[in-house]
Amino acid sequence: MATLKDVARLAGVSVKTVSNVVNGYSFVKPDNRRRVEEALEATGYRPNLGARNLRRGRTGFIALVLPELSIPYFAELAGLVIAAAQDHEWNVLIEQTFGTLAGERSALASLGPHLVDAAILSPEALQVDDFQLPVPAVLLGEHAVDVPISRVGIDNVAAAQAAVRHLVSLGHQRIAAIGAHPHRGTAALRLEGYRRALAEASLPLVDELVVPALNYHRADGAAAMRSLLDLRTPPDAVFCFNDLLAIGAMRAAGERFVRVPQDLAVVGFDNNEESVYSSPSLTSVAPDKAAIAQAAVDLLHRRVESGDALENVETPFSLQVRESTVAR
Amino acid sequence: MATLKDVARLAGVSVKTVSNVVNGYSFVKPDNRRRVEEALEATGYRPNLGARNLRRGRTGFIALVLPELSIPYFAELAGLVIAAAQDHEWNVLIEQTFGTLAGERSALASLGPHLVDAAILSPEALQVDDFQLPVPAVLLGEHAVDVPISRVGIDNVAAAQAAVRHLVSLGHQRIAAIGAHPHRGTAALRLEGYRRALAEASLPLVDELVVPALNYHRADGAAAMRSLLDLRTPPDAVFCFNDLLAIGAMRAAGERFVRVPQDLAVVGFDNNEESVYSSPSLTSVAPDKAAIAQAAVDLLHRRVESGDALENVETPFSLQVRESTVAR
DNA sequence: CATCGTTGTTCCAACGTTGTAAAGACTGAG
DNA sequence: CTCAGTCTTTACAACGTTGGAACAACGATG
Repeated sequence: MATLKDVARLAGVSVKTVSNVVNGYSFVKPDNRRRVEEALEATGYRPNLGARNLRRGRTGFIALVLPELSIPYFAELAGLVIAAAQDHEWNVLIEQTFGTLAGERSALASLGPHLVDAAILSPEALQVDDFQLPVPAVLLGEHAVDVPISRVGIDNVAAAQAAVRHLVSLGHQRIAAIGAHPHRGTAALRLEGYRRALAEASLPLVDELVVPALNYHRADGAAAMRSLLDLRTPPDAVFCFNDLLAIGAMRAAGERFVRVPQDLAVVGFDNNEESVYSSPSLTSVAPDKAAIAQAAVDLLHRRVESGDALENVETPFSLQVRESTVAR
Repeated sequence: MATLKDVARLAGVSVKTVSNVVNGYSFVKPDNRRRVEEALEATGYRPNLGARNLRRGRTGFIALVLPELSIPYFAELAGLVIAAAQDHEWNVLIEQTFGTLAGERSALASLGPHLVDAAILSPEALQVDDFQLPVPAVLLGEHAVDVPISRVGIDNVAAAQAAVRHLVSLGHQRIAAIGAHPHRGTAALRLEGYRRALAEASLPLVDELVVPALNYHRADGAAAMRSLLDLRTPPDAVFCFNDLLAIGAMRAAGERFVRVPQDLAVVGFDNNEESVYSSPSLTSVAPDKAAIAQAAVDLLHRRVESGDALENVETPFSLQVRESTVAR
């Protein structure tokens, strides 16, 4: 692998002049510039990022800490973050926490200024004390706890409210919610949106229709749906806090010969690609994932470059209405 | 951020002694060791990986080059590769190519010994000339072209054959295949498995039943299925070269009121989690993804450590029979 | 022609780490 | 009490890069 020294020797100039050319710096005589460029070409020089970053005090990496890549939402988001990071010449390091406190703590511990310049976090279990981060960070989703860190995400209350309003507007009366969770900020907000939508329609909030889900996997949605169908009076509609729960719920409904959407309307959240092709296709709240990824990366870049203050960026969402919801 | 120097000063020893303690090296007096360890603890020292790797001539990273994280198969695989890489203290850098030649070339160009120690590649369009890699690499899937690089993957011919045999054993006679592709080695092998299974059952190979797919997304599967259903005599079963195609195919069948599995049996390939919860759930060839990830990382580690020769690792697969296939 | 400012180049040091070689401390044998 | 041998620590250099100071060359100015 060619180094600056090799290029310099070949071009007959000093190492620093080559460095200057490489970095587009200052004043270099056209003649020298040409010779250096030829030498660069000839040697196929590529800067050693480790050395450069050691010198510059940067690493060229950002961390993306998320529960699990096998969850479609995070996989899609990761892809978008990688793409957005390229604009700032950042490489992305992905850490999986599997949604556990231990996993999140160990991911955070491995972070540090020597490894990454900044971090994007999607925590699910972290406590206040954990947020002593050694690098600038931005939270995706919600502050589970009140902590001074930048955040990017949608208005979860409004989004959930929109989803449930949609069900209300179709004439549903007994609307269940799947995905309540004791420690997740996001869950609390979506539940609040659900509450508000019911309240404004003067529908009662029925405890037995609010079902918790510990993980947000398909299996959890199926289990929750089964428990709802076991009720004396099952719901006529269900709002799931993510698409995987909804997919699981639809599956469980199918197994009990409950037809979606005729007997049961289903709304999801995240708008996974999977939900467009499920049978029936799934009505879902669609956060603008590209906007989230872009905003998070840009925000961190500003923080690192100019030490900007904390920010709270709200990204848009929409409701994608599909086959899983029809009027009664 | 504390450096070796800080720790050394605090412990009252030289930098090198601290380095020796950190690396578990040679002989250090118990007394000094203790003092150093206390100082390490007190300062919260973490090695600067950039500097260490600069010195060691390693980077501590491997690249994972794949088409797209939003494809569930690759997302799952990426998660497993990250987990496997941790065992060797490797961080994983993910590059997306979006299945284009340009994307793959640019990903490869960005690779280099200064950035990564090794690379795991899932190419779809690369040509022979492109495989002048500057670091040890392993191919997942197939050699699209004949090229001297290690490979990890399943026996695609046998796997496809098993899938189609399953359809044959259920009494299907007109079995279509979706996913033929002019440049993908994997597609050619799965097609060969399809051919062999038909041949051994003395079923004719009908050209119009072999449908190409340019990408392997759900939309391509749906489009291919529509063209099959437009045939004068549509198939009674279809073997899709991945699960996304199968999901799309089932969706298209549903839209035409063709019932799966009664009117049409469907088999997929990859065994995505999505396929367990689709309605109907999808019979699918299940490669052992964890084994693939582990084998790929281990192989690279051996290559880097001891310069081992090329290898060709075959990982196991199984056929997961679900609702999408029943006897005629 | 001395001075000055501008432009262009080089030298040196430093980022934090570790391999090498050499120096220092200690042990036991003669 | 010396010497060899072993154990332990240290100084130094180097990995490839870049910021800053120093230096050189140049034309323009007084």
